[in-house]
Parts: sequence; C-alpha cells; structure tokens
Amino acid sequence: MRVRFAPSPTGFLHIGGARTFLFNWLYARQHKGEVVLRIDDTDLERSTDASLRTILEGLEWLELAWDEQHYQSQRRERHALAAEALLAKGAAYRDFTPASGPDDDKASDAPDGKRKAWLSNPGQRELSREESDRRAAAGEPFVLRFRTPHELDGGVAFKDLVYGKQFRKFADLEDFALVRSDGAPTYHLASCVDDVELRISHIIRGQDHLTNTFKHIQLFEALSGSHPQLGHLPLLLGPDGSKLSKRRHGPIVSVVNYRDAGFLPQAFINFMALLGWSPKGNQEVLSQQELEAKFDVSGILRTNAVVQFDETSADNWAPPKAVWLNGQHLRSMPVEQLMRYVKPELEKAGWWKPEFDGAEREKILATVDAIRSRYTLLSDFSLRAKAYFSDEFEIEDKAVENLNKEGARDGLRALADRLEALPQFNHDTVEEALRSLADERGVKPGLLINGARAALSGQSVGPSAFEVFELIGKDKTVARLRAV
RNA sequence: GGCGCUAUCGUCCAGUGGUUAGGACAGGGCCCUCUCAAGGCUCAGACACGGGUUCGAAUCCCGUUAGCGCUACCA
Repeated sequence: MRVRFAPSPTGFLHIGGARTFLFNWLYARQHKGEVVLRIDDTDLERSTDASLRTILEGLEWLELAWDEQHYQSQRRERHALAAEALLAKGAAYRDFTPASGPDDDKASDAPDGKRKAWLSNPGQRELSREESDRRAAAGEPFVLRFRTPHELDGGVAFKDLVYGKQFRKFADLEDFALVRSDGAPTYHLASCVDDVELRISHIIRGQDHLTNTFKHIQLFEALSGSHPQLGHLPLLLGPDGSKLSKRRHGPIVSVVNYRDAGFLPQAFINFMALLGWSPKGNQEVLSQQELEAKFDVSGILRTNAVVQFDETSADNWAPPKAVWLNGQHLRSMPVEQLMRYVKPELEKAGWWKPEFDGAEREKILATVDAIRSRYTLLSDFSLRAKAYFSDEFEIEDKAVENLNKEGARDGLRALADRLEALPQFNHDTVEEALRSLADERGVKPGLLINGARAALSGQSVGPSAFEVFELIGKDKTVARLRAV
C-alpha cells in the first residue's frame, strides 16, 4: 500500500496541503504502507527553489517522515514516452487548433447550455493518422488530447473512498490536453504517469480534484489497465468562505507561520485532524498515538470546513481552537519532551546556558513544568519567562504597582532578612515565615505575596508565589527582595 | 451558462427514523484563589426552506435556495 503527497513548489505549504499530507500519512501508517513525497515541479515558470525549501521546512516541522522523495521534472522522458504510447494506440490525437484563453470556452457556450463545442475542437479528432503525422513532421504546432469515447453511451464510474459512488457521462467529459504545444506534459498526464510508475495504490487529495478524477480514471485505464483507489478530502475554507489559497489569504495560511508563532507540531496536527474528521465521541485533544489508532477514512466528512483565523489581527490571528489545543498539549506532554521545543525558544531569546543541560537540568525542568501551566504557545517562554532564566529582567508596570503599595517595600526587605535566616528554604517554610511576618506587621499576606511575585519574577501574574520562591532559590530570592 | 459536491449553534465536530438535538472553541455569569491561568459549575446559541414517505423525521426521497469546486495548451 503506497500513498503520495504531491505539492507543486509555487508557494509555501499551506494548511490545506499539510492536512492532505497528514491524512495520507495517517492512512499509510495504519496500513503499514509507504508515503511518497513527489514534488510536482513541471510548471517551471512558476516553480521556485524558495518555495520548495519552505514546503520541505513545513513538512519537516510536522515531524511526519516520508519514505521516498521524487521530482516530477526529472521524469520528463517517462511522460514523453507515455504520450507517444497513448498516441500510438489511438487513445490520444493531435489537435492543431490554435490555443485559446481560459474564458473563450465560456463565451462560446450558448445560453441554453446545449452547445458543447468545448468538448473537442471539431474535425481534429477525425484527422487521419497520415495527415496528422505529416502536419506534425512539417512543424505545425499541436496539442495532444485524450480521446474520450463520446460515441459510447456510458460514462466513467468509480467509488470514492470518501464521497462514495461517482459517475459522469462521456458526453460531459472533454478531450483534455495531455501535452502542450511546447512539448511539456500537462498536470494530468505527468501526475497519472507518475502515479502508475511509482506504484501508488491510494490517492488521497483535495476535493477540488474530484471532477478531474473522471479524466484521470480514463487515463489510468489507458496507461495501465487499472486505476488506484481514490479518496477526496473536503476543502478548507477561509473565514470569507472561499477555498484556502495563498493568493487570497496570504502568509497567514502558511504552515511555517504557525511554527514561528510557537505552535507545537503535535498540537497543530491535532487541530488539522479535526478539520473534516472526528474520532466520534467527544474527545478533542488527541496525541499522535491516539490519532494513529483512531484515524479512519470512513469518518471523513464531506463538508468543507472553515478555518477561523483573523488576518486583521497582528497578534491574535491564529484560530482560537488551535491556540487552545496548543495549550492543552503544552501542559500535558512530558516535560522532557516539551523541553526539546523550549530550548530553541530560549536560545533564540539568548537566555540559554549550557548548565541547563547539565547541573541545572532538574531545576530547569521544574521551572518549565511550573510556568507552563499558564502558557499556551512556545513563544510565551521567551516573552514572559525571563526572570526564571536570567538575572537581568525588567519589572512590568503592573508588577511595579504591587511594589508601590503602602508598606510593600519595607515588608519585602524585612522578609528578606527572615528568609535569609531560615534553616530550611522551601514552599512551606517560606509560606509560614511570610504569613507570620505579615501578621506581626499587621498587613494582609497578599501584600507580601503579590509584592514578592513582582520582585522575584518581574510580573504581576504567574505561578503561586511560594512555588516561585522555590524555583528562584534562596540566594537569588533574598537578593531580589532587597533590590526593591 | 454547464457538470458535480455539500447543507446541525458564530466556528469545528456528535447525531444515520422515536434524544429535553450532545460536546469543544469563542462569548456571559458563578465557584476556587496570593495574582494570572488552569480546572469545576452554569447561561446563551443550530437542524436553510418547501413538499413528500412514515404512526413518527436533523436523519429517507424530490424540489427550491445558498455555498463551494471543476469547467485552460495552471496545478
């Protein structure tokens, strides 16, 4: 069993493409099959290296490995050979009609819909082989077209893995192009030839290809006498209701954008998996293992899904549910595993020290474990956690307010003395010392608690203050309290 | 215009002839509490419309409407 994901490097990898890849990957994983990554770069005009790199980057970030990688542009001879074979057996013919633009067909279509001139260019498919060869040899440009058996009554039928039985009459199928007049294969030809030769058994792709499939089935049959199984995924729509696209929705749909915003790959995968599919029941937070175990093609919806991002917001653009899911994963995954993602984040911020991997590892893990309970994105670690990893941190305005309260600074200095004298320094002993001090001075414990949080972490919000004392340690605690 | 696909809360999903139509996100309120989150409880919020079939339709059929897709010598 072999599946493939075939992006064309004409832009970045967007959510829709990533989800197609995910579903293919999940499907293959379940059936012990192989995943082929095929770069459909036949459109040399639009394909770029930059685009290829960002697609690969996005795919790698997801941590879903593929087994083989191919480039369609390197298979041009195979496509040409297949075209020749198709022409030789009469499944295709040369059309010498000059090219027409995309809108010409619609324009020539009669209002009553009766005229179907677009199905073929009259006269061309009846050209004798001798005349066709002679004109081609004379250098006259032509496009190679597939010969749909319009003379037959039937049509093309197949059973879609998701959409079920599909049927279309030959009469509604055009003689589509196989090779352009410049000799380049069209997407249809290249794609089908490669699918056959790469022995792809299951094609799972976007629903925008559902109607193309009638052409492909015919081509597959002409090429190999059989065709792969096909399944189409409902489309991902933007908030405006149109198909997700780079052109309309911009970089906000780019996968690496989510990586850079601090999403965890497994959370993002969880989010994508829930778009057009559900494990039944009411479970929403799923680990990768659970996804692999529960994924089922028969559970794929047939309705398009809207991705709720907000392109008008610079910092709140991500889909709320994706953000929520990220928080869920961030808080529930093993700390050691989370550390793999936190480390680069701290390195980026310039706070990472080598001892974090050595002598201070346990302490850092405990710190990350404590502060992650109120974080949702990885970027929170570099945005809000400086005081836990470095001595040079600023005290936020809201935190300063807590220090400015009546009796706060004096109380904290007194607290520093008490804590310094403590034989045991931990959550409980600190709490006892603080509360009795507050009692003696006749102030509310909250004054010292919130003040201490401000002095120690530079923030007015965060974990329980007594936890912070422990995380920061006795020496630094005393120093920071005295510095107020 | 033609062909096709689809239609449950604002959004993502449950629901496959009999349910007070369920959950999640987002929103409101309450609780917890040293702050902020998290968590718990709670409120509000949907079967596009019209015909059938049936004792009984969100569920089956037909139509309408709407959305989306395809309709290129793009992929």
